[in-house]
Amino acid sequence: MGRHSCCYKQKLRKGLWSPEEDEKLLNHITIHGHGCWSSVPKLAGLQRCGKSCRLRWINYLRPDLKRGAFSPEEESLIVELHAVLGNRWSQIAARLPGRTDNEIKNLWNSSIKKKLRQRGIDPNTHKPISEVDKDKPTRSSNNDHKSPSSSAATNQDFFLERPSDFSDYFGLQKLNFNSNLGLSATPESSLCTMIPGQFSPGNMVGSVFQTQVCVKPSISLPPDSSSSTVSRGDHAASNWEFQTNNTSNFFDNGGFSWPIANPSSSVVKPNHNFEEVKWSEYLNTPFFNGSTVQSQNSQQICIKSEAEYLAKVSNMADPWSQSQNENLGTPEASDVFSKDLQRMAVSFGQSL
DNA sequence: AATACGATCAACCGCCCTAAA
DNA sequence: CTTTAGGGCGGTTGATCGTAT
Repeated sequence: MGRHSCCYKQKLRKGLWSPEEDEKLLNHITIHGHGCWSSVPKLAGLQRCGKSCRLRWINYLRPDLKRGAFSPEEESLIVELHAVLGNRWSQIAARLPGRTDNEIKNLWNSSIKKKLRQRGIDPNTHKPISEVDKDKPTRSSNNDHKSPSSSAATNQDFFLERPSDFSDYFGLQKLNFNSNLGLSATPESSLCTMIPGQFSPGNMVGSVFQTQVCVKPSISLPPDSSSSTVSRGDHAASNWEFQTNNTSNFFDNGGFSWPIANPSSSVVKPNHNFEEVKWSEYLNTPFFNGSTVQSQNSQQICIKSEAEYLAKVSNMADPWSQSQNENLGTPEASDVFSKDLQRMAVSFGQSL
């Protein structure tokens, strides 16, 4: 076990791939598919091991790879996914079309970690660093590479030990309220379906993730932030329209439903500092302002167009400023939500 | 211009899981 | 049931590039 037999063979090339090698591999796979990777090098005329060929294909030659820098939306999504999945790069990559686990891992280690620390957030726990420090004597949070979800035992321990603290863990406090999961999400690809075999739309657990996924719908931002400072009196949520909608741009848990932006239609203005987005632009869902939350399964919230959505977003007041200490909006909503979180967390912990 | 240093990224290593023999 | 081989994954390394001194 362990090392592959091919790795023992000498005369195999290692290191960077030449353009000629790339071409051979690309041609072979394009024509024949990869089939058994161990036979690929021989068939393609390469002095490489099958593993090396597989890696080169997956990380570089695959035609569906997205090139270029990560967008702020992608980075935000990675942070959110990492908060739940830990260093499960392949699972995170599965939620970012065109990106590889290696790419994401590199980005995390070289860039995102640093950014989080600069903002006072521990990249391993996704908690404010001060809180992490506070926890150190009691928890082994000093494991630099283990997130709470990085192993079954750790994960379960984490959840069972901290039943009242999930909002924090899942980034639901204002400080960490950074959810961008909706950005590239369809109902199929949203976080609730990301946890293997456990969370599906319509079940209790799904509702929790759905809430997290959607509290900050990804939005196009106004060209400047002035509109985010509208007064509370401008709050226009009660005028939002309701309609049944089956589009995949809506995440539907069978209970609540939230708009999920299509990444291709999500326009972040070039000069806009994504990190300075005001909460009022995020927290505009009825869940937070409470009054329009309905539990009827058939009722969904729909904005007819992105323009309309933007218009409403720009007129929304910041619910955080209305209830600084009631992070989850109305007491009713908060209560339901925290209960869901607790139940979900136990279920999640037990499932891994 | 030369050097040092940090950041980035491609690729390898080693382990685990699973299916087949 | 055990062994073996292949595929997959996360961690790590080392080469390269860009920037500062």
